[in-house]
Amino acid sequence: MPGDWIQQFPDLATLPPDEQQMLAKSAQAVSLPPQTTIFAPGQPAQSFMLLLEGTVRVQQASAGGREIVLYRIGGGESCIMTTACLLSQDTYNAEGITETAVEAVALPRSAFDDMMARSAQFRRFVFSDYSSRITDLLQVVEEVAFERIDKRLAQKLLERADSDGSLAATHQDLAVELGTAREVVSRHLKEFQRRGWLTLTRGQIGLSDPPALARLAEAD
Amino acid sequence: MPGDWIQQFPDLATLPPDEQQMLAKSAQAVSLPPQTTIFAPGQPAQSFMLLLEGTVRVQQASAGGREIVLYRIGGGESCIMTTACLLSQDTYNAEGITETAVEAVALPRSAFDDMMARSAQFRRFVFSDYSSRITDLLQVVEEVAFERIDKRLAQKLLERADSDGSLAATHQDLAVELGTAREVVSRHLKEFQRRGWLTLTRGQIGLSDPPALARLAEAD
DNA sequence: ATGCTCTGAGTGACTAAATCACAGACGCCG
DNA sequence: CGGCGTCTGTGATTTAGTCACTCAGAGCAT
Repeated sequence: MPGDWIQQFPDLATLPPDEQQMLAKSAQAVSLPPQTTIFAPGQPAQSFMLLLEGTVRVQQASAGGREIVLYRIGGGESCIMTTACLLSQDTYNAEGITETAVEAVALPRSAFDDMMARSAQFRRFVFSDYSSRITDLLQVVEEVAFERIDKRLAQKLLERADSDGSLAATHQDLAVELGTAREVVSRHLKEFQRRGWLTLTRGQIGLSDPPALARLAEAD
Repeated sequence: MPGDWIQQFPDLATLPPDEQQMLAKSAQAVSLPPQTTIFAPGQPAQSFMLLLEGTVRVQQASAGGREIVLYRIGGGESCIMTTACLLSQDTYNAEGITETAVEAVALPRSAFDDMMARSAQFRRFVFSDYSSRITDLLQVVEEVAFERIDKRLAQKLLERADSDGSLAATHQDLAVELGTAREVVSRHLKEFQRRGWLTLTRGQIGLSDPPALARLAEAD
């Protein structure tokens, strides 16, 4: 049923019925396969995207070929980067890529503008999302500028491991997460393995002592 | 005359007269001396600030005592960080400090909400400002994560020098600009001096070969 | 099964940056 | 003039990033 998706967004579910109907009418369902670029420098998308299922990774590439993951958005969040960077003419070079299959709804610019004009609650929703993204970026700046790689790596491993403590990721993948070089990640992982904190196999990491990693991740 | 200030904001100067009057009525003029903290973690300000004169530096501090300048805002810009981080509950640790005497107007939250509800053009103004700040943060991430210190230092020197090529700044000040350590800045400045690109005196730097610095600043 | 090829991982040597622990140097003020 | 606080210089060491490779494993293809 069209409009059911609205219930997945706590801040939208409490909109008055007429505003929910406006949303339901203008929104277009979108399905995207994994590894799809949803926005990139040079090709601005024109609509406001709301994610229902799946995750989108937003990352930035450097001239020298290195990359860094800025943040991820998941179900119940909106992707403001498209609209944001469309307004500011400065060149930026962030790109958004689906990590899993993604179900989303796209709100055309005109409908977005209408909702912004009409609903204070919708405006709060949008602003709160902008704010979360700014908070994410501040976090990235802080980590990149001030934190040690071993600590950040330990954090990422814990964050991205599944419930049985394993994660499928190449050293290169982790290097992109942290915005560093692959060799640096390899050497730290080697050291973690030497200490018995994890086991390494091609494309796969098994955490054998999460508490030890957590202690490093929490260290000053 | 109250409301004259609106003409300093190109995006607001073209608002219809009634909306300009709304703005003029609710806005409070504010004068701040240099080195005033206008926002900081733990004490959220409640109003939307529009700068008329002077500059505000927004920076982030780390646990280890290091700091990094994120961006500056000047006349004709608004300070969204206050409103932004008020909405997102996550703890952040950016602070805003006036660098010069600052003349600004403060729009109380209720008046801000009214303007957002009423005026599409005001919304565009606010969004465009948000977007510029996000662009600034992306720029910082890119530089911190991927660029060499000597290149970034050369950029900063050129950017912050006055028309006769001199700037008043301690090595520590420059270290905060770049988010690095004072010693690192000292050593690079020393090397620049050895190459005849600048002269160093206590608290003061004179650029003697801006083109050479520019070449380094532009290098891949 | 043997080899081919591609991607992922390991490593040594070197350069750059950050950290630690100082020592000097300058300007100001009593 | 002497003392004092801030600013700057420097060596030694650790951590991170770069370069140039080699090596290993997995999937295909004869």
